[in-house]
Amino acid sequence: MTAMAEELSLRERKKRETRQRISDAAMGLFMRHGFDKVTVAEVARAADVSVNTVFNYFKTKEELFLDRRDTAEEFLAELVRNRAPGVSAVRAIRDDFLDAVRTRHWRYGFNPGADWWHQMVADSPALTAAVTRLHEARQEKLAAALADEADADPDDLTPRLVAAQICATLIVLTEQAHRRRRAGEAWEDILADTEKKAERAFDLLEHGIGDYPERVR
Amino acid sequence: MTAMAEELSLRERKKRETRQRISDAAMGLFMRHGFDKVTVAEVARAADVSVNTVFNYFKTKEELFLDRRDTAEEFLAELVRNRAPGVSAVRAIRDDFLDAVRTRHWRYGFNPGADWWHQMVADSPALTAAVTRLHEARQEKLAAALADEADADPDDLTPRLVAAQICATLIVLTEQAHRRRRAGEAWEDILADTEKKAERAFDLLEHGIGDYPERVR
DNA sequence: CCACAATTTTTCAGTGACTACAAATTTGGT
DNA sequence: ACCAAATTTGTAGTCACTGAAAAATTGTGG
Repeated sequence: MTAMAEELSLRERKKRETRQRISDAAMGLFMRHGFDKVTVAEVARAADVSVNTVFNYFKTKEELFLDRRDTAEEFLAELVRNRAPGVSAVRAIRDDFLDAVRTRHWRYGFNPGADWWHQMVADSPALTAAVTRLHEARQEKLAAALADEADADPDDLTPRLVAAQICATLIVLTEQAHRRRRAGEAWEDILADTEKKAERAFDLLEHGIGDYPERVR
Repeated sequence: MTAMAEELSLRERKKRETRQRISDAAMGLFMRHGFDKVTVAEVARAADVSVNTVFNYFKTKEELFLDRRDTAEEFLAELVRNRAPGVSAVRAIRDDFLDAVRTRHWRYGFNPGADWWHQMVADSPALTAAVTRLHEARQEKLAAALADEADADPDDLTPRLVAAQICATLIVLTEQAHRRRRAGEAWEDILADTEKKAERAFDLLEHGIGDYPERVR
């Protein structure tokens, strides 16, 4: 037993290498030809493994694409749990979102390289569905975190409702940005505008949609 | 030309018959064995047509299940367009929803027979994804209607945000009801409670989620 | 270093949704 | 009855994904 706790067995190392090789091969092909145009068999050949080995590491073809999921599920929940004392959940997320827009950070998909990723997702119904499931998972974790923080009854719908509305707002904001990007608008212009739009969106979230569209707000 | 305008040609009648026969056969099998356990080939055999004919009428297997889609896409949009003068969009939908809960109407899935339908959707990831797409379509139509009513700029996000929040609320409310149903609770109990929960949910929607969970509301 | 167990990979042989296309059938009109 | 158009069917295939047994690889104890 020469291996220390941190060292990995040969087996474990090989497994990671294989997984990485498959993921890399897949990403390369996806970037060149698009998700739907690449077959799992082609990925397998490029990674020099059998098709079954691919499915051994990735349950579905979509998982190959979402392997390095920029969409950490726990992300929003953590944000709420770690917020400064006296700060509301919406405020914490609001501030974080605006900061991400201003710094073009990837955590909400506002980095320059995120373009082709969203383009690819938009082009594939299968991927879109998979991403939607990720969003749902993210929303559920947020709801759980909110329920904890408010220490609400299990049958209190409020945390679920709040989580749903926060996530809905975030999705509308990011979707809008990427829709405009796909339409050819300049990233910088979009982001500058998104910053203003986000302020408005979070105000709406905090203060309610009231009697829209009866009264001009 | 003996046919009057209202009469359908033999061809048209046969097509409708065939479509109906396929849909009926599919539903019968789905109800007996579950969506995932039934193959399109079995549906075709039960309807006494070829597999290709099934796909001639229904683009996907999911469409077979959603044929009589209780989820009319224009529904919420129409509600907003036809609301009484002086009534806000949220109010119109709130009143309609509460009415539906009280009268156990199917339009939000609150009829006694809706149980197995939601059970079946919950059991099949493919169906869940398809229903999610329907919800998205419904949300977009609502957003369009709201944009019209408010006569907003095309780049004003407000109608989209309002639509997203309304739909998110409706989904949380209905999901909750059906989750409890699947857990075995009595339909009547759930509905009575949903009525109260809905009031709370729409208040939140109208007045904002504020600084939840800092302050007990 | 060898035998043996555990794990991983491959091979083989499916299933099932869905597609393209040509041939066969049915219907509409004359 | 005949022709053209629409509908249905058969044939053959692609692709994601599954199951199970054989084959290769790695860990382990002697």
